[in-house]
Amino acid sequence: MPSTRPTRDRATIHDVAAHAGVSKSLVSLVLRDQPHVSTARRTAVWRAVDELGYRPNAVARSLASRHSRVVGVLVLDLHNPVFVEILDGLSGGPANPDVTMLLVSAGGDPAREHELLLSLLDLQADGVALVGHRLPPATIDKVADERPLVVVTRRDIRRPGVDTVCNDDAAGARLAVDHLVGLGHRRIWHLSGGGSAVARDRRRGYEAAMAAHGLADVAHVVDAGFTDEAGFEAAAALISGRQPPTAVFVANDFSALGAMAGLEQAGMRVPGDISVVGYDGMALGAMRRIDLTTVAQPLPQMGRIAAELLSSRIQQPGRRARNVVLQPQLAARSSSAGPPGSATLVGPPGSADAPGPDGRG
Amino acid sequence: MPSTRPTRDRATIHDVAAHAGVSKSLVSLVLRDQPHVSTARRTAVWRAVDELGYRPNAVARSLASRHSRVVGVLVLDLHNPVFVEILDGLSGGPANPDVTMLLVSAGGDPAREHELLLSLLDLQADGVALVGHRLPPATIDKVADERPLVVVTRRDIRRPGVDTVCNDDAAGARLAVDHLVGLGHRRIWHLSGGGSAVARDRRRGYEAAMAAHGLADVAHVVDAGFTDEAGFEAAAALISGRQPPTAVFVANDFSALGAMAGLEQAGMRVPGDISVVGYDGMALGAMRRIDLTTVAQPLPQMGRIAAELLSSRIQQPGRRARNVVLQPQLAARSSSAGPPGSATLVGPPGSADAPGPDGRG
DNA sequence: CGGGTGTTATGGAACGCTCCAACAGCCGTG
DNA sequence: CACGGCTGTTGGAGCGTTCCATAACACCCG
Repeated sequence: MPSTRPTRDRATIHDVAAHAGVSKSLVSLVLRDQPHVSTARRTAVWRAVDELGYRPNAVARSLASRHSRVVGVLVLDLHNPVFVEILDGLSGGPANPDVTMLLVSAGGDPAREHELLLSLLDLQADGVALVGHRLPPATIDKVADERPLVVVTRRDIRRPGVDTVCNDDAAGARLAVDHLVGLGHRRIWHLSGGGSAVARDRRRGYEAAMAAHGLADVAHVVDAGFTDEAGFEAAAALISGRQPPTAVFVANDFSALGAMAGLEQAGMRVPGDISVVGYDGMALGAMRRIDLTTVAQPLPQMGRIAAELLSSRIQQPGRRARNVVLQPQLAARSSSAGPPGSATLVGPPGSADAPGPDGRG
Repeated sequence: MPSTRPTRDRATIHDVAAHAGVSKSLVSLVLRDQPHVSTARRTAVWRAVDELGYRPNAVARSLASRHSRVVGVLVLDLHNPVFVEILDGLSGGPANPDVTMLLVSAGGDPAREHELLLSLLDLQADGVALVGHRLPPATIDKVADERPLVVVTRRDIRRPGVDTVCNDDAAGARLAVDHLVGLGHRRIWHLSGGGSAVARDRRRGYEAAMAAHGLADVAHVVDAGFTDEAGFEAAAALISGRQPPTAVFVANDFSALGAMAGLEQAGMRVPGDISVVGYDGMALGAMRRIDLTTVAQPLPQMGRIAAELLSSRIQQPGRRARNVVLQPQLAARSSSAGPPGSATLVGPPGSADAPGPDGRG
């Protein structure tokens, strides 16, 4: 609690009213651009506003009007560029220009995540977007019961009041496996993303795809996680066995980055000794130095759709939930090639480099 | 504006009071953990709170108490990992556990930056932190006049009411040039960061260091910017001339990443044909695949100090401004080596890999 | 026993806005 | 000319809290 009062006090609507010689109600009408105000008064009020440097107190406005023109965004991990690219779409769009996006990030701590979500509600945010998260469905329900809510990324949430945007993880995993099989690989392993819903979907997609190719017996999953460190550490498990894989499908790009680092640290060459395919399509992966083959999601588009869903639900809280599922796309780059000893050491001609839609290069 | 009222109404302090059979004032006392309340009533109130699932309305609380327990953070660009690492320090610390950090990001648009800053004030944030920004000093002054303000990154801001945290850019630039000269380079160019204050300091530091080594005549500055794209595009200018440099000191890591990509795209090898040194010490640069020599700032520490300065100024708004300047440190990695044709193709033994303090590896 | 001192509890006035009911004018119309 | 229907303006009652002044009560002391 401040021991002293903050430096200078702002002008209030009363000051403006007095200065313009009108009632505070009239000032309020002008500020909110309401009709039935004479031009003379209108200009007088605006002049007073300018002269006093008046800015409305958003807190008081929010309390009185019962909406805040603020939407809260809870984001799992700002270190992962994927989430940042989703945020681009969320806030960049021309969707409501006069609502402010407030970001909070828990930095991976689930308890803090829950707490921050509640404080977003306490602050009377008009709506909340969850960008990558691990909250239990019960929490999701409770929040959605009270405020418009959109969930980006998680496909398992299907509830009456909750809109969702995500990609088809199973189909994406299938793309990755198809790509590697097409290059001639058979011993294709999976570095999983852990226990989250998304990780589970990708893992199951991998298993299904392997089975579809008659490779169920060589399928193998190594537990990792969605961070670069997790990928780095899991790399060791890829090369320690007697029958190491010739390719690995990693649960996400960020962790694939770590895995590549770990593999190269251990003396393996990518893709010479082992191919790596990621998932997400983060812009960073397209960098020459990295050039990671990946299953690209249309990240900014997902953000944009989320923003639209949210503002539409703020307009009409009662409407039926929409669940948007987008199709991912394979972006073949140089981290994947034929298995060691095979003829094809570069990607097949058919698989052009397809960056994610709206990708930043 | 919502056409319908949000789904369910929250319990208010009145409801709690009625449910517990006490006055709302008493409930307020209990919630704020004030003394002079009997244990019996205290437990009764807490029970009512639990049973009704009551949570105080932060907006009403803020209006009445004249402080919000919220601090706003304006961050220049979430794509640049440097800022995210500063944020880690800002919010991760154990500094006031019950204040919420609200992030806003302008995504590089200066007009939006200004607007978002104002809305942070409108929302009655108790304090504001600026993490990388390009606001004119006049704006800084106006904000600081009204609310506690701390500026991270910019050194040119020295004003009575404004605390700052930054590193010594001139010294850092000197470290970079010394390192390259030590490796045997003479034709060392600089990819500048544009017109910002930080960019200017680094550029001048470069020029001074070159002059100190008697290399003023071969010093050359190419205008780029602080983004990866800017670095990528500027790479062309490095190799188009008749006397291309053997080393380049890039204004920041993010742009150095782009420059490396551009150079390699044009067929140059790093460090074989040209050495690259960045500035910032972002964790990503330590990745094997990238392994960028850089001038490392203690990023999370800077964030932590900023948080402390801010909360201290919220306690006592009148106190004298503090300007903390931290010393950067060279992290020599494999993007720099001796010039083409020289004997030393690896870094000199003295320059051990020194990651930024608190670095994530 | 009167009058401090201290603890516990309460009503009500803010906080800075929005929004509704009310009203004064003014017009046209039956 | 009474009347309804517009336009333009205002006071005041909220919104859900905090916080101050005050009161009721117990207790101790001279």
